[in-house]
Amino acid sequence: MRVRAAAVKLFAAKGFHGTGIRDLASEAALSSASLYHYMGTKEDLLVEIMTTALRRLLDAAGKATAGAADPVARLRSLVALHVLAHAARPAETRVVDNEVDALSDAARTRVVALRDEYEGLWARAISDGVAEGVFHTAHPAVTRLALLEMCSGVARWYSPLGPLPLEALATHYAELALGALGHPVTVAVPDLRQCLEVVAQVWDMPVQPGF
Amino acid sequence: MRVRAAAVKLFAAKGFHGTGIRDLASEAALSSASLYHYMGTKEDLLVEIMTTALRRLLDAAGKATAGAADPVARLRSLVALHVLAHAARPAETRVVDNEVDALSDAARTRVVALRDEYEGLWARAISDGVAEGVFHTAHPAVTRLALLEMCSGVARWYSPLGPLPLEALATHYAELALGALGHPVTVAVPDLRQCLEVVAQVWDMPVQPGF
DNA sequence: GAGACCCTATCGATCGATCGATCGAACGTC
DNA sequence: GACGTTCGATCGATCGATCGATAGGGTCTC
Repeated sequence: MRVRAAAVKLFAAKGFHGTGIRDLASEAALSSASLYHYMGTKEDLLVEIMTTALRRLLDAAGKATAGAADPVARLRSLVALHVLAHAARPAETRVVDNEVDALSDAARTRVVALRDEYEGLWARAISDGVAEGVFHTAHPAVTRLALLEMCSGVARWYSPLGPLPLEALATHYAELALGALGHPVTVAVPDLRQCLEVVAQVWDMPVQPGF
Repeated sequence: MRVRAAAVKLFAAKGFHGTGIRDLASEAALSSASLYHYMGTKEDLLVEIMTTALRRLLDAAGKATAGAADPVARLRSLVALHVLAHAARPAETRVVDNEVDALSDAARTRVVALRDEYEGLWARAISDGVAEGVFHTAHPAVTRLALLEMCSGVARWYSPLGPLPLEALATHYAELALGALGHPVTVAVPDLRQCLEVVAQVWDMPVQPGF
C-alpha cells in the first residue's frame, strides 16, 4: 500500500511518464528492486489505481442515489458526490482524469468502459429531468459533459486549507449545475447528509460531517 | 513551423514526457539531429507553444470584449470565445491546459502569470455582474474556476465531425454559464458574430461564419 | 566567369544518462 | 529451514542532446 500511495502522489504531481521507477522507489522509501515485490509493471500499477478509484466512485454514486426517484435530487447527489470525491482525493482523481491516454489500448478500453458506466448515471438523471420538465437544456449530452468537466476541475485547484469547507463547496456546485440545467432556483439547502455519509464510508472518512 | 505543428499534435496526444525526440522527428519528417536546427531544448519548444497560445487567447479575449460595458455581454463573449478556441484548436489548448506541471519552475511561473492575466478578465466580468445584480453567486471565485474548467473541457471531447456546429456549441455554453450564474433566462440569441470574427482573425480562420 | 567564402538545412553516428525491469543474495522472523 | 522482504548490481533499451560532415544556394571579389 505504501507503493500505491507513493504512485498516486507522484503520478498526480508529475504525470505517469514524468515519474520514474526510481522516483517511485525513493518516495516509497524502498529500493527500485523492492518495488517489484509489491507491483507488476509500472502500467499495472496505474491500471490498478484507476480501476479501483473508478469502481469506488461508481459504487458510491449508486449508494448516494439509491432510492431517489426525483431526478433533481439524484443529480444534486451526483454533483455533490463527484465534487466531494474530487476535493477529498484530488491526487487520485487527477490521475484517473488525466492519465487515460498513458494506458495501453487494452487497459484503456477497460478503464473507459468503467467511466462510461459512471457517466450513464449522469445521463439518466439529466434525461429523466428533461422528460419531467424540471430540466431545460437543448443538448443534454453536451450539458452532461460540460457539468462533468466542471465538477472534475475541482481536483485541479481545491485546497482543504482554503476558506471554503467541503459541504459549502458541494452545495455551491449543486446550485451551479441546477442553474445550468435551467432548474428554477430552490432556496432549500440540498440534503447533503447522505452524500457525506457515503463519502465517509467509501473513502474511509476524510470528510467530517461537522454541521 | 513543421516542428511546432508536430509537437502540438504529439504533446496533446501522448503528453510532453510521453513524446520522445525521435517521435517528434519522425512526425516532422526530419532526423532527430535536424530537429535542433529549429528548436532549442524540448522544453523550450513546450514553453513557446504554451506562451504563444496563451498570448493569442488573451489578445482575442481583449478584442472580443472591447467596448462592452455590459457584464452579461462580456461574459457571454468570454465563454463563446473560450469554447470556440478550445473546439477549433483542441490539441494546442490541451497542451496548454494539461502540461503546465511538465514545465520547470521558472517557465511555469511565466506561463501561470499569463493564465492569471486571462482569468482576470473573467473575474472582472463576474464581479461586475454581481455588483450590478445581474449575476447571483455566493462564491464568485469558485464559480469562475468552475466555469473555466467547464469550458476548457470542450477540448477533451469536441469533434468537428459531430452533429453540433461550432456556433451552436458556443451558444449552448454561454447559456449554461449564464444559468449557473443565476442570470434570468434571455431568449435572445447572443451576438456571436464578433466572437466568430475575432476567432477567424486571431487563429486565421478555422471557423466558417456560415449562418 | 571563376573561384573563395558563408549560410541554411540536413544527416548518420554517437555521447553520457536514465529508463523499466530482473537477477541472485542476504536479511529477519517464526 | 522456510517464507516474506529487502537490496546492490546490472541488464538492454531508450532518453535528450551534440558532434562533425555534406549538399546546395547566395554573395563577394578579382
